[in-house]
Amino acid sequence: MTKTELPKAYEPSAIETRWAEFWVKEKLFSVATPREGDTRPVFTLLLPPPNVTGRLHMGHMLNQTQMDIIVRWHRMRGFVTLWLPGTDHAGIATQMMVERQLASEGKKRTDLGREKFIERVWEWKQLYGGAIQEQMRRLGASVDWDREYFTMDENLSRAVREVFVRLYEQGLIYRGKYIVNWCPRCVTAISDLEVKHEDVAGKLWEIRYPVVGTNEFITVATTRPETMLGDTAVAVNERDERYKHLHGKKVLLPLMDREIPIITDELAQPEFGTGAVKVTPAHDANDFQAGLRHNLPQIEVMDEHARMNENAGVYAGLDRYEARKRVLEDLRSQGFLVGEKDYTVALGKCDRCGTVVEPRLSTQWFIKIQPLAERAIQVVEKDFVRFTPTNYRQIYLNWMRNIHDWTISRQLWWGHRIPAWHCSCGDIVVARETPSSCPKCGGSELKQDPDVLDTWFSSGLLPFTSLGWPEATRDLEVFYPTSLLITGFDILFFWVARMIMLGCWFMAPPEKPTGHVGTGALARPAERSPGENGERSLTARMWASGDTRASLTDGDLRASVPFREVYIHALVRDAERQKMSKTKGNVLDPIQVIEKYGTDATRFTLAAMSSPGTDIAFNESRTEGYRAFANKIWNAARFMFMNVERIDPNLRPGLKGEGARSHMGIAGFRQVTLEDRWILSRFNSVTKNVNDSLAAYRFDEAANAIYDFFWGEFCDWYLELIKPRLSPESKDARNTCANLVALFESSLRLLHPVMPFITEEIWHAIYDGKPPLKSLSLAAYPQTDEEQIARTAETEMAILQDLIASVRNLRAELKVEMKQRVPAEIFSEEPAIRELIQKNAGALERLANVEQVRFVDESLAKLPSARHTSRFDVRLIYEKKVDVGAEREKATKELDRLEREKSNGERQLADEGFISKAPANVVEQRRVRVEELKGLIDKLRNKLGELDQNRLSG
RNA sequence: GGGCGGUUAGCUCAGUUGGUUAGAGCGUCUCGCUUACACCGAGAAGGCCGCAGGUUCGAGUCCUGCACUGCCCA
Repeated sequence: MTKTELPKAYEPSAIETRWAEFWVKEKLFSVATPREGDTRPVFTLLLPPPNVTGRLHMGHMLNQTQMDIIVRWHRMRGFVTLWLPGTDHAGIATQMMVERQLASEGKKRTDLGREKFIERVWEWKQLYGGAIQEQMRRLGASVDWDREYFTMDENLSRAVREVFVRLYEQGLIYRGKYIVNWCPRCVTAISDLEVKHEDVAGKLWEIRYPVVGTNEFITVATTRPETMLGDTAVAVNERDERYKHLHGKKVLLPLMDREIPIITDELAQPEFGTGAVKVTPAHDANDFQAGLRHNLPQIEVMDEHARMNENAGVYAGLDRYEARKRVLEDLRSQGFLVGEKDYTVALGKCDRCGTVVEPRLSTQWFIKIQPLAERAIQVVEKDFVRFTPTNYRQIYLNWMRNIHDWTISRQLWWGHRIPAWHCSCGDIVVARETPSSCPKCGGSELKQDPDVLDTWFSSGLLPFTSLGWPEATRDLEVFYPTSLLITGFDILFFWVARMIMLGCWFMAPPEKPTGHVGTGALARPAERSPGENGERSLTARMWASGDTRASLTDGDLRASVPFREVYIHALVRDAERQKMSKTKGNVLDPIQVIEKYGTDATRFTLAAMSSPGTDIAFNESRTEGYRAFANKIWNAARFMFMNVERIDPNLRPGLKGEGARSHMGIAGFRQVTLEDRWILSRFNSVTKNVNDSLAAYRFDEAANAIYDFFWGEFCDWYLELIKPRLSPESKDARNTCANLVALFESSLRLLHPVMPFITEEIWHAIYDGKPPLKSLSLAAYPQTDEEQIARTAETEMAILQDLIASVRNLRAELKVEMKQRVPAEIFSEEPAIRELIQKNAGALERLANVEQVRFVDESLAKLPSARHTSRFDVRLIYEKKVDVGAEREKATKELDRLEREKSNGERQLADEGFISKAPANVVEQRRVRVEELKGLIDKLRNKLGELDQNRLSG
């Protein structure tokens, strides 16, 4: 678009899609692997891979806005900047999606069979899996689309197998029958993290079990009476005097008529309830452990759908809740139920579907997590991975120190299938490639394990697998460790923690791929013989021998981390601070917000509200405000272009020599007047501020700094002040216009990471469609030139602004008509101030609409139609009567405030402690302020006296 | 039960290592179409910084307790 075509109001939709497409089409953000010898700094960021079933939500948008700001900022500062995108195959979610689709055709996945079902999932992915990527383009996310991955891609799947096999060889993956969290609806095991606890009102029932061979009963309390059908013991505490005489006896399990032992175990706490507890090893994690301690049988009374099974006697076939009802009825009618109390139960629910999780005994694959966790603790303790905000460091460490083994198998079809084969002889072969025969018995009847791996297992590997691991690629060499991770706290444990554990394991010796690129120092998985897995690696032997801490150097550890920094962002809530959820119906669709206000305004809103540690209450009125900001920029640009057209249509930003890439301050900016020196100084200060803020992930500060500068200083003051110099009569018009263009161009660069679209559009227009670079996103980010910071100019300008504001205030108080120009008188004791005002009298006249500025020799402060500061007094010559009462009230209030401040200050200055302990500059500051206050108070007293006289005489 | 945060203007939030005069946006009120912009301009009002103690020459900021509120873990 050329400058003449700019519409009067900014229309984001007209330009945003165009630039979004342009950026992708031109491959502006695709990064070639830097060659050996390339010395440019590198910045790498892994995009938290969105779920393939996902649609963009506000959380994504916040996350991606922050990442894009940081990424564009680095790119503009000359880093080799790789932002790596990809998608997660999301086992359960995707499988559910396709099952739902099948259900609408009246089919189940078992009707299709595993192979056909997986084909179906791939078809589904082809059709619907790209939604979120399309939406990302709309946000302007400057990722390298050429490197996009999908976690089920062949190369990533191969890496997953490699990791599994290595961990298995090292003895860190085991298979066994344990109690796991089981979702009866998803029909799979899930990890601890996938269970969400919720306090609900429940009951505590007391059941008495008759003690065999006595008339006694022992009473146990439970929240889950249906599990009693699987009880294999009753536990009491050894110390508990009440039950001492029952040690070694048995009870007769009601309803089942099964004799079970009374055992002594720490599981029973005397203080809790009756002090006796039922033990159901197959249906409770604690009971399971107790069962192991006492060699108790494990009787499963439910099936995979949480229906009672054949071991549940007459209750077989009932759903667990129906069974509970029936069990309670029967216990009651047979006199075994002796109590029922209200009780708060912490129910575990499946994170994915909300079904109450059932602790279930089943055979699963696990990772022995301790060795990995130890390294993951070390790297954070040593600050090789740093968290922002810092409090997440402790949260992470606490979790990591109390970690449990990780259930990694899932009874699903969609995902990375576990590379283990079961032989009819009972042996299990874990191998990188499908083995043809059993190494133990030589048989060829091998069946692959039906389970797939937890999706987080593969996403935990992404920082290195997405860069080519296990091969020793140049990409790994250059881009690993990645520089930063930006993500939400909700996946701190799910993902961040696991990436650290797995990264520090596989990117540290001896697992780390070594050797020069392309030399193939590490054998490709395919080149290894499947039989090798019988051999245990050095590390495995180390663990086996009880050495739980491999001695890695700090250098090794430092180089192994998946990212050097983690920035954790907040949650986006709705305007009422409610969590957005589909069920509440308060979910904001970012695309709709974008369509209403523009991507730039939406991005700006999220950035401006991203203050650390605080959730974002997303309020559309803010976005509306930032759309106004975009409009302001747009119109300032129109103003600039109007002048360029008129003054010199060939005017371009004053960049010399190095083209667009070198920027300290503003190149070619001519400082002629006060406002020039001032705005240049301000630009450099703001630039410093913005760079510092971005370095500290203070997106809010960066955004606000630019906003205040562009609107409050550049538009409100600078543009207004230079208008006369741009007029046709001005001899200085060309230079002034050149300044304007240079300043504007620099400001666009400053703003671009936050508002990439409007800045790109105007930037191209500045060059009339023939820019020196393909895109503003490739131009250099502004850097502060300390030489261009001018404190004096800033102080002088502040006085001028103060003067203009005083007069405007007076005009409003005196109710002077807008159009009417009024003569003004000014008094100042300081010659420098008089000179300053004299020089800028034109500005005063125009911006405050006064005429005939006259200097007088006597203070004006006491006059009713006057305003004063410590530097000057100003009054308007205007007939209209002043509201003496109001004026008096105002002055009295002000006087009161000043006197309080003065006496405070004087008290401090008289205080020995203050003088001796406070820093000298603070004392000096206070002294100056008190002097200033004295002057102001004198002026006010005079004024009040005068007002009183007026009132008396009037 | 354990841990971590929050409480500042009507609303949403800033407030650096303690420095005395606590800021912004939105909203409210008054005035204005001055040829960049009414998605605008000018002006104004509005605050026992949750409560109570303590440390300090000095506390919105540090410490302790309390109240309310949110989150994570068990």
